Amino acid sequence: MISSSSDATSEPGLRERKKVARREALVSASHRLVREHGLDHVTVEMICDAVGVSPRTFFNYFESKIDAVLGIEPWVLDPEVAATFVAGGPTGRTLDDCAHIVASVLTSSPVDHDRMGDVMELAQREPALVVRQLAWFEQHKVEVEKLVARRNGNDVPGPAEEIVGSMIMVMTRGSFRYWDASGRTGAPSTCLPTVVAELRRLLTDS
Amino acid sequence: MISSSSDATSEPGLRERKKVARREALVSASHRLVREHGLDHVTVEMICDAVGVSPRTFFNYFESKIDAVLGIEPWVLDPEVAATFVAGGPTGRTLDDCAHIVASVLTSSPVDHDRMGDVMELAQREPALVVRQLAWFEQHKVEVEKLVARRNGNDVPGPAEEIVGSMIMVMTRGSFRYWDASGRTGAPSTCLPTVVAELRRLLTDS
DNA sequence: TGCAAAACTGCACTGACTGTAGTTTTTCTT
DNA sequence: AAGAAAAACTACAGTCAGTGCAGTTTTGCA
Repeated sequence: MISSSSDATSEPGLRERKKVARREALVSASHRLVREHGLDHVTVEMICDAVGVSPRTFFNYFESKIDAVLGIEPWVLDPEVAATFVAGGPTGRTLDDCAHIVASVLTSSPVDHDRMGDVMELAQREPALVVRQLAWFEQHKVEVEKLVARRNGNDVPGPAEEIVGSMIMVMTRGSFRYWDASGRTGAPSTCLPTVVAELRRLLTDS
Repeated sequence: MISSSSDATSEPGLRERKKVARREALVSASHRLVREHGLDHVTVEMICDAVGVSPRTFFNYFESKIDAVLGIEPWVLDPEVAATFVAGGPTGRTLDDCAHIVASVLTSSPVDHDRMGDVMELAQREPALVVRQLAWFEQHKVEVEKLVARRNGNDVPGPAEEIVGSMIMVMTRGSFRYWDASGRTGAPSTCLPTVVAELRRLLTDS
């Protein structure tokens, strides 16, 4: 329990490699099947048969069928970025500082871009995927709101903090959307300035 | 099929009245049970037993257990308000015009305020309710985005339109949140100006 | 009163998801 | 290399949400 899993630099070990591969296989198989038959006509059993895994194991990897398609993983926010935000930085302008948070999340995301593109594509045909993605954002929004509250000197998030949290969600989602619309070239984070500009335009137009 | 149900001014008729009462009873019972046992420990059968209705009938009223708790109904957007928005009005400033959309939805909402307060209260303990509410917003956001696209002279909504749609969602949710935080006095729409001001402050602060 | 439409119900079914207990596989120790 | 410990996998039995269908009751209307 000490060496292999916690030491990021050394070899991951067979157990860990198998785990990653299996997870990958499940996501991949679910994508293929959903593309082929549609989300409603794909059962967990079908995905499991395709990979050669028991249904019970499936639910050890993902909490739900949809989570497998989205390949949901816990997000990580760089503690240093968070600390800077709480301290009122880096620019002092709320929106721009929120953008830094979003940029950090987007770049540190462990999911590769091809996979992300697949998900965006599937999400256009399956509204349930979008909804789940939204729920995932919502889950982490609570965490973000705590940061905002600390930045604002409040001990508990109120409505004002929730609005800021929502804006961060909008920016994240918007970046993905612009990235998708622009042919999915480069990283999603490159679209963030466009989103911020769009928001500014929206709130200051004559 | 002609007189009773389509004529809003005359008496609704027994059938319609029973339907409304039953719906009301299901929502009410679900609230009581969820408050008492928590969402996960309330089954559809329990709600049905409390009201005296077969489970099959339950699903003729609501698509899911959660929908009953939220008392979900289709929203109505005043066609005149929509037309004005599409034409670029009423103020010409995008954000303010979005606020008019939100105000229209909030005031025309058929749900009474006590019921709304109950839902807000339950939603604090049951994240799944918030998620479903979010999904409900998302569903209608698509419709709003079409309006935005027409206003902008586009035939199909793009990323920019989606951002505007998201902002309308944020404003709606924010209004509810401020209304809830301020003791739930008056109508939620009275909190809308506060939300708009907060958004403006957010994007223009030094 | 009698007929048609709407609403309700029972029943059988699919499929997601869970708890548990037992087996296999990997890892660590000696 | 052998065996203990830990982690992962599996089979099984079960709960519950949600659906389609076919038959019954209730309501509206002539």
